Amino acid sequence: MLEAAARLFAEQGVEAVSMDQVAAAAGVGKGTLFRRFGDKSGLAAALLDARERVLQKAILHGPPPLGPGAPADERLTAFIDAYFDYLLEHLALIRMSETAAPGARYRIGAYRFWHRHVAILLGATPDPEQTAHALLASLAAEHVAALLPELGEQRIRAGLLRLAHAAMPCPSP
Amino acid sequence: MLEAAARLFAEQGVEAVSMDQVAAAAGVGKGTLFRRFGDKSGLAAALLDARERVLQKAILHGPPPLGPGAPADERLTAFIDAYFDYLLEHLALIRMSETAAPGARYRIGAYRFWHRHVAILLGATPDPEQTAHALLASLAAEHVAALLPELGEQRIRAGLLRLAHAAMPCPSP
DNA sequence: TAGAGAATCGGACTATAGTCCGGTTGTGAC
DNA sequence: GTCACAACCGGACTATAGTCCGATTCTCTA
Repeated sequence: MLEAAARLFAEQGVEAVSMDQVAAAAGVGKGTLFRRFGDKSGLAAALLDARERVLQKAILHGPPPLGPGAPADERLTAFIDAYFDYLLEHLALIRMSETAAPGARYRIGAYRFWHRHVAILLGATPDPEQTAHALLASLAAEHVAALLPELGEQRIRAGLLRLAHAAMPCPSP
Repeated sequence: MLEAAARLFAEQGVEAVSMDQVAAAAGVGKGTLFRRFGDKSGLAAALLDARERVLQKAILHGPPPLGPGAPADERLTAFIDAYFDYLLEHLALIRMSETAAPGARYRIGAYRFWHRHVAILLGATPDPEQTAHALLASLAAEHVAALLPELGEQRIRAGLLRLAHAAMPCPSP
């Protein structure tokens, strides 16, 4: 079922494929598809799951600066870089998983993970949770997809890193 | 037509009202409604138009600090405060106008206006356009709507102002 | 006022996300 | 082997955004 979805999405683009098509290609009924994944954003999330876990594992147990052991500002920079790579690689799929249902982005477990990680790295700021949400807002698939044609990958990445640096409290030497 | 839409939206909430209902209440056919407004986000944008113009006029010609005449950082603070008020007042409607069509937020004229204004105020930073987009990302209706139950109005507002301040280049005295 | 042409209207039509219920298949007890 | 029960499956069904074309009305000219 996931294979069929992945193949169709790759061939025709995530937007252009209907759930009926996926069900037909997978040889199951629509009911089964929806019972398994909830909605289209759930299907997208399931397809991203494996890739997501790789990044999460690198953050929790991998080598620094992405993993533990480096100073917070370096870890934040590494996270933004890595997440931005992941985002660009799967932009259409992530966008679908974030926007199919209203508010989907903020409910799914992955967002909670990224948010918690960034908030911990920002621990020394006045309101780490709010600041983490604000930083992640600039990493929303919808936002990046809209800006990509206008600004290009390099300017967006540089801007994100600059903003993250500005949000960190200056580590007085 | 706009009156009927405004009444229905106020009574039942923006999400719960279908375009069929609006057309029926306005005494016109669906075709007319869509020809006039394009889609549901266009209808929402039309309803917001008057309120939007008030804020835009205050920015262009009103008294400082929102209008011209104050230092850039004070104007930015005033803008975020005023826009956040406007956003909270019409959250559901703005959310509809931003999210009904994919990428709608970044295409509508109003976003261009806010972006240009913020970019001008950030003129002294390395990449004002990118930074303006990043700040406005935290003012997206979808984002604020998702954070409101978790953080509350005060924390969000304070965080926005803090981030804007951090993004400004320090005005050396 | 009559008629031609243009602009506008309205509701039937299509496409798609998501729901629901009757049928089917697997499982365990006797 | 067979019956009862449960879990699962699939496609018909609903709701809604958005399209399209025949019908209507408006306007301008003679």
